[in-house]
Amino acid sequence: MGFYSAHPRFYVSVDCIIFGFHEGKISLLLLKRNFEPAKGEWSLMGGFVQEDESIDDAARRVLADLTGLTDIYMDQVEAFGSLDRDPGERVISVAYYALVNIDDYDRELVKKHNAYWVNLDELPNMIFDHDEMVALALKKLRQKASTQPIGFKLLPEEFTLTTLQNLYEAIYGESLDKRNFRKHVARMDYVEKVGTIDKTGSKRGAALYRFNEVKYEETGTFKL
Amino acid sequence: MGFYSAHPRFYVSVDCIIFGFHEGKISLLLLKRNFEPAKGEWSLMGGFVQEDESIDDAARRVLADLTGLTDIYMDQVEAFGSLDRDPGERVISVAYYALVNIDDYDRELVKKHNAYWVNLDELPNMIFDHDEMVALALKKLRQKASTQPIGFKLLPEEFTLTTLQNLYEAIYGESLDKRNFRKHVARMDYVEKVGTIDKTGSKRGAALYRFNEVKYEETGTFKL
DNA sequence: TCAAAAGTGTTAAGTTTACACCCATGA
DNA sequence: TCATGGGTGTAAACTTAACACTTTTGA
Repeated sequence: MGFYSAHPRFYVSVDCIIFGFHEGKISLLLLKRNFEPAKGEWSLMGGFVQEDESIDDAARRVLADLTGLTDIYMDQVEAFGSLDRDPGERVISVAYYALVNIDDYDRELVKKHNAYWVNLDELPNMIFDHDEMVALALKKLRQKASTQPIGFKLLPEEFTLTTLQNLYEAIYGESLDKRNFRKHVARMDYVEKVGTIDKTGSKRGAALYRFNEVKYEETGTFKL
Repeated sequence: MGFYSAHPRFYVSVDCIIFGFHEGKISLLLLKRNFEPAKGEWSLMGGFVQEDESIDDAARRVLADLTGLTDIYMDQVEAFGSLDRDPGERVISVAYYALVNIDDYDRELVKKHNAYWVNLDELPNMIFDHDEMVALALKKLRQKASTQPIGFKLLPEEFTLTTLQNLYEAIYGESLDKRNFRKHVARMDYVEKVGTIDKTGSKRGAALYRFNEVKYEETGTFKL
């Protein structure tokens, strides 16, 4: 007999705000629900926490179920616990955001879940408090991305400086000065020129760079 | 019959990191537990979420139970959901921090709970993951206090500039330059000179100031 | 040859930091 | 009269912001 048996227990779920970056835009991976409750409406990917997993593990599992991706950067947004946030039954939900390389996900799984990448500035209304979760996740992402080198997690291994700048412009929702931006990046010696040229974005071609995590851990500070 | 009945349910609790400021030091209100589990050890004040209250409401209730204080600034830290964080039974806990004016609390209630104000840099080891909660709360407080005028919530209505500086030194854990600090504050026109003098801190006396919330909301930005 | 993206420095403005002395008062 | 905390300004270092032209190349 536990100490706590006098107290009520609750369903606890996790909801994942999955950020991707493609062609200069941030997108979210959203479900067009073909299941109850709220069938036919848009929502975040979520799932119930199970007995044998931490809430962090639940978030990773839910992300993997939808995308096939493991070892993905995730950060907790916060817990949402209004009485009526889920009109069906009371559920306390913990929101997490994930940063994925949008080229890597498992298209079959995503299709099976009836999920789509939706551009940040074309988001539909979502069920429950999912809009609020997204808004707060974005705020946290902006905050964190400005002081920690997590933006690279949205990019492929190798990227051009123009792509990197487009990424940060998309995250902050404002345009940045090209020369000032490149000056900043030049000071980060953990952003290394690979030596190869990417010709897909322009005739002239642009130098490819790579984020060296080890070098960053040793010495780096980050600010963009 | 709900949609979710196949899923497990969990005890959900809230734990409160209660910050106060007194004589140049930040303190936390901690319980020396005279109840199970972990009787005899230090812990945060906590409580189980009930059926009829949101998690935010639960946090407010728990704070009020211990201090008698209502309408207090609280901010969620995050949800803690490791499998074994509570060695008794599985409990998912949501941590909140509160900023209280340390002169205002109900001493009877605090005594009844066997709680004490403990200086931040003399914290005992606490049960479960409460140390981790405090560390994260402090990090969030520092972050937030540097960009939003929440520090005033730790002070009485009227305060001297020296007190205000001591507060921010305590929050950041570093000393600040007096002249630079006062230059900053002078630019905040929502920090108003009351016109009266506080003679308790020095023979000469120091001008009293007040934070004008309305004026801040209209126009203000904050950065310290 | 020209359109399109890549790449490159300088200057002014603003912000941050460092620093030391006089003032008013009660004991 | 003196010990104590209150109050005040300036200059140097650094950071941020604004700004425009040349290069390369494939079509």
